Amino acid sequence: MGIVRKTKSVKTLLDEFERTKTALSTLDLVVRLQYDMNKSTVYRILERLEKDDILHSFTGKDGLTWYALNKNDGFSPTSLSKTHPHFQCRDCGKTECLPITVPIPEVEEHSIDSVSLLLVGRCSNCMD
Amino acid sequence: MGIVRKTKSVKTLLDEFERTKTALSTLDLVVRLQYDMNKSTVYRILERLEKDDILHSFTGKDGLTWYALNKNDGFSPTSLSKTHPHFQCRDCGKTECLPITVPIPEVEEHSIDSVSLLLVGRCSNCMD
DNA sequence: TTGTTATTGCAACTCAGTTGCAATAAATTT
DNA sequence: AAATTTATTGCAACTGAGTTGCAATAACAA
Repeated sequence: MGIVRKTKSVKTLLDEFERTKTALSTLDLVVRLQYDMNKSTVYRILERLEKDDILHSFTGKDGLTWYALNKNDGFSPTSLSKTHPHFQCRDCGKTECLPITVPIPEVEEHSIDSVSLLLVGRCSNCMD
Repeated sequence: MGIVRKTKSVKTLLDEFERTKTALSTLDLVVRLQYDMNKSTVYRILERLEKDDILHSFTGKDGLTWYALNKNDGFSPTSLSKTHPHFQCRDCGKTECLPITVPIPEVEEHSIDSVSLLLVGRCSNCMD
């Protein structure tokens, strides 16, 4: 198990996800929570929350790590569809989990464990 | 255009791709070519070769950047199927371009420019 | 061969993420 | 409720991929 103690910092960080209801980059969280906790604490809590399947992480278009809450909607990483795609807007940089399933074909001579799929484009906000 | 002059370094680097016939990580190239050219030169040549559509790049499972030669087989980034998937072995770390097409569904209220799709698993070599 | 300028080497830098360790604070035991 | 245990945190220093400014070099054109 990742999270053993419900510390103030853990609660603060989870609150941030519940308030914003979006995916957040690690970097963003470090800045948002800079007066509440240390940078390393942010990284370490995220790590533990992911191990506990409360959050999942993915890599955005610029190589930054993003985290989002797992939902019990069949798209959490623990469910069968381990790998929902993520979207990132090329203009505003926002990312989101896409509640869709993309069927991945079998590949000969390869066993596939996991899939990461990032769609980059424009969100409705940035499309005029 | 990215490459203007066919320097010794450019040839050396392209040779490396033609000899190995695989995708290579930037880091790997920097080490392989450490006695031939400077680290920054490797990065800058890769950048130019990508701009010229001679190479394409993608991000591996550990966040490192990988490059591979474009082929005229309908799977180069300049072709319509801009986005073939890549495979990386979780055990040996090798990556390869997969010559398959994965249809990406439309996403409401989003315009999609590009797709990056990384499959992680075991290559035939590492499957026993 | 000379002149122009793209390319390179170098060293210093950036910046996301990590680490070791002592101090602190949850949670458990007495 | 106080003492004990140990997970968690803060801090400061570090790591490592990738970048940058600038002077020196080498393609290539004239």
